[in-house]
Amino acid sequence: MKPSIIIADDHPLLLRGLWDFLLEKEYNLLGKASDGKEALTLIEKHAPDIALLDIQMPELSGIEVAQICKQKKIPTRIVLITLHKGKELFEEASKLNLYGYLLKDYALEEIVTCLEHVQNNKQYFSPKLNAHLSEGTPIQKQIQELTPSERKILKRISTGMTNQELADALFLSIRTIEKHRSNIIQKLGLDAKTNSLLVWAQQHKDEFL
Amino acid sequence: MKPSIIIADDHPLLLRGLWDFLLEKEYNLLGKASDGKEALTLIEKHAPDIALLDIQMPELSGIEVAQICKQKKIPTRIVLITLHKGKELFEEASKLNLYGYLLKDYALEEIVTCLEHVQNNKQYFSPKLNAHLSEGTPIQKQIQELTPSERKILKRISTGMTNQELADALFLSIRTIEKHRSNIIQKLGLDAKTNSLLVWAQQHKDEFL
DNA sequence: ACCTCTATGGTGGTATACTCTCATTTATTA
DNA sequence: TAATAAATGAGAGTATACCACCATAGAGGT
Repeated sequence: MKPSIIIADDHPLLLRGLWDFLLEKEYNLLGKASDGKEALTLIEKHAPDIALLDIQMPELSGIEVAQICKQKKIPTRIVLITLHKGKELFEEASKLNLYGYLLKDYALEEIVTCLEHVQNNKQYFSPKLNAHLSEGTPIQKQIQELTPSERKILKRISTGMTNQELADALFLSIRTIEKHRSNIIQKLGLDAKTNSLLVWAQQHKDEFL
Repeated sequence: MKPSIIIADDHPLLLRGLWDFLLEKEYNLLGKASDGKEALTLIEKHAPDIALLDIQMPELSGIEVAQICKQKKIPTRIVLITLHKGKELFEEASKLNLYGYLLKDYALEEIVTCLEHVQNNKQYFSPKLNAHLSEGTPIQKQIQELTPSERKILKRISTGMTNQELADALFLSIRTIEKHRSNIIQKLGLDAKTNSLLVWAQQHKDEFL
């Protein structure tokens, strides 16, 4: 017995591709939406077994829809699809009761595999994504070696905050900020060049923001 | 009489969505490819009226395929599709004999409109894209107001080069670099905060790199 | 000829980033 | 109980970014 499904994506072509594909595979399609709000309405109305949601959508993102569903204790199992391999999602997955995470550029058959997993109450994440996450980028390893305070400061540095602004915002001495900054530079093995940390932080902000 | 078409996209879902859609509109589909190399082979083999190519593909990008087609004087008319609204493409369009430029997230009917234009030997660019390009982003306007030297320096700043490195690389005095830098900051209306230019340059590097 | 823009570069000064050394407190762990 | 890591912070100093003011030289337009 095929599970009932609703899908949502703001790219008309992708939405259509997904729809046609699932139709061909004879899934029980209950509806499609082109933004997060519509998707939520569909979920509440039809209570499908599975919702296949794009992450980046107008009105509500796929993640926000997942949050609301968890809040309202809707039993629909959420699978997110995206073009870009984010990473913070992995951590959120457990918090949001996500059942799957797919990358759009992977084989179509992977979608089927994912849906079968979810139907059997198992989570499914794109293998490449999994590999990417479990071992982590060399850069992410380095970030993991930073202390919590150092990571907090690093995030703010990447937004362009100065040491003085950081000190004011965190109620710390500018000396402390400078100390942390120095430690971060050393742990990351950056050049002893002025602003090398700022440059690094902005170039790798995807890895920790 | 509907024109003959080949399509290429590395995202299976998009490729399928496009294929199904054009099939429904009863276009004369000669083939589909999932990378630039395949696309080129298809074009050379079938000599279609129109080729609908994604820009970001493995092996060869849509732009590279267009370049080769121009070189080989293949009469196939190229239409590019992309998810991201690049800007330099517009300038290249004329050089490469491009016939169209579509954004994937626009209405499906726009594809039909575009194909009709191309069939009638007219160029077609996504209206929003056109607006986006002819007037340019406010940011791009500002960049246009910079002098050539200033833009050259701005590009290098965005890679993290210091004033001293810039001076050495360009055989100029560090004073000159500082002067340009100061002028850039003023023209862009940035804060008088240290490193505000570095932050800006890195955040907007897509606009000029 | 005059004027403006652009590129070039110097003096001098302030603010910020970063380093080295030293020290205190707290929490965790051996 | 002793040792270690993390967070906090000070003093002193160097390098870099940025500013104000000033000056010269060439290109292009009126």
